[in-house]
Amino acid sequence: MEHDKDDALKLENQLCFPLYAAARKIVGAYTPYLKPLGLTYTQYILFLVLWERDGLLVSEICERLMLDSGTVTPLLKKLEAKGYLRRERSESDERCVRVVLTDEGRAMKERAGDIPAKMCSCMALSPEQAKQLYELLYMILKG
Amino acid sequence: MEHDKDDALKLENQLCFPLYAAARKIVGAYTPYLKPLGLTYTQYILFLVLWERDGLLVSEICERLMLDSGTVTPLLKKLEAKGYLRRERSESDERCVRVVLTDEGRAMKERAGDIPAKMCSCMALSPEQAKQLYELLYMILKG
DNA sequence: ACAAATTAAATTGTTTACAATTTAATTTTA
DNA sequence: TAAAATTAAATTGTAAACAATTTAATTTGT
Repeated sequence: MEHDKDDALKLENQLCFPLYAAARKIVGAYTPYLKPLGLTYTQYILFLVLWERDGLLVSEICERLMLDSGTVTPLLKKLEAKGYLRRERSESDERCVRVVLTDEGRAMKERAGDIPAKMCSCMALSPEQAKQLYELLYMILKG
Repeated sequence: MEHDKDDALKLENQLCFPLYAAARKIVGAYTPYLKPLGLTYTQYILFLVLWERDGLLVSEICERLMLDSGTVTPLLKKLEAKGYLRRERSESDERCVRVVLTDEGRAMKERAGDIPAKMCSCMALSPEQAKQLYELLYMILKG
């Protein structure tokens, strides 16, 4: 194999790998804060979406979280079983399901209010670096 | 809830989310190149490690990939079953397992040689931006 | 109007991840 | 040196992710 191809296959020359590993690390860093609330990371970001705007369709949740219904539907069912939300079939279009928070679901927001600040403080980046990273990541997501 | 806490809980103000979503997007972007080789992304990066240095211990693979044995052991068993590697218990310390590529495992490297270049070209970042991102991600991984 | 195409969720099946535990081997230490 | 502690892998159980398919409802095109 040519030298350049050989180099290109080294783990340290991949961009995908630190992205993949850093994502797992950050998601894992949420666990100590989420576990006391009985939430997983995916459930947490689902709550973020619903706290921001209640009554979204499943498809709108999927779009915002960039996840498909095969991932989101079981999550919603679990949170519904725990009493945090209700899934209501739309009357105008029976294909659609609207997701509505219960009082318990809204109350969870208060309990989670400190998490972003705690996570920020455990991240080894300055605010400028965080902003830079944020913008580069959204370039990937949009491009 | 105070305004600042409310804002901090918005999805668009999270750094974790674009990290998590971009990682999934990039991993997914490998699929069309890996599927013809019968590999998943995780299997691919495991190969990257072994192509770089053959005969590593399971623990060394786990360290390099930042994954635990619960993830890596089943991966290794699958690749062993496909004939790409052998798992050999160390004679000097029977707790350790050494992972050795077969001819088929080494041959896979030739078939994967073009993947890094193809992935690079489908990424919406300039080389400078990629370098910046790379460095920020490793700050997270090391910090 | 009505068959064909499209759409929204849900379902099925496979592959990660990871926490927690277990097993077996080795090292430490009392 | 024998018990205790540590270590390396493997195992078990749970929760994502996602491709591919299915089901049911709606929309389109003729």
